[in-house]
Amino acid sequence: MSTMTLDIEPFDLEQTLDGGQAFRWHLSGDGSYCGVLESCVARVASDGLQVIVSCDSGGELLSETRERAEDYLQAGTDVDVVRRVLGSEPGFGESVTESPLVRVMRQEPWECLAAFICSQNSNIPRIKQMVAAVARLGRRIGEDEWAYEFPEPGVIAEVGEAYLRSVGLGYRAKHLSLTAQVVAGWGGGALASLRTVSYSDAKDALMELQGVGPKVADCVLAYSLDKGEAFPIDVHVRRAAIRLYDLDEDVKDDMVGEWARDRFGKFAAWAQLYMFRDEINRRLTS
DNA sequence: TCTACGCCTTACCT
DNA sequence: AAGGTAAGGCGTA
Repeated sequence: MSTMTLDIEPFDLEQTLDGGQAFRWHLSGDGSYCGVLESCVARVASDGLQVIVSCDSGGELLSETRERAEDYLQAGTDVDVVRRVLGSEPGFGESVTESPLVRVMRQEPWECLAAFICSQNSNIPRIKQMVAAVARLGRRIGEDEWAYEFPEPGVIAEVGEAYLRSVGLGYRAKHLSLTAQVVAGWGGGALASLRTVSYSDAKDALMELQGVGPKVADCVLAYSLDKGEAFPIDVHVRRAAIRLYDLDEDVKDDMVGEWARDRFGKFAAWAQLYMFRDEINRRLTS
């Protein structure tokens, strides 16, 4: 077990790790979050001054483990720029400047894609359950019941739709099964290579896949493929955008996306996270 | 092409 | 306890 402090500003662990961009982090009693980083069982904690990551990576070099954690948490993001760009936005600007940041992370693309295929027409508890069931197809790397490497697409393709249905994916079983087949055929690294093409081309490529529409594609682009201009639009974000910026009630989602890219540029994904969270909180408190 | 609408599963809530 | 809701996408008309 290696423990390290990251040179990264303390952030909102709950909202970032467990707020709906990733689905495999578990809150433990001391306020830290446990989960899996590739083939490493990890714990992320914060004391308000620094971020502490503990990793059980089986004798791997500390420097590599650190690099992986910093990559996942996007330690290189200049959060001062985020504050400058989004800090004065109506409605959510204050939560950008006055509370711990919710960070856009950088997940492994296949796990991210599979998770968001599961996410459609569902809610976070259910998504977590589905993703956990899929994850159990991977290699076990620890004692905890969630400690599995996320399975390669070929593994998921092999178990087939019926199995995925039997563990609760419902009609999403077909989508994940077919998409796993296609992605397995692409070969390793093909998904990640979408990081090097334009937002628009990468989105088109993703939307060829079964179960991947504009929303799911944007989630994968934003949370795993470095596309800061992705702006995943669901009912909540749509409602928030219309209310905060006085957009037309029946504006098309495509238009909202273009509007967001125009206004927020490479920080659209960050803006979406804040708008989503604030809209959820607003509904809960009213 | 473009839009509208019914349908698909099920955990979790009231 | 029954019924509505939930971070959508697909197929058809």
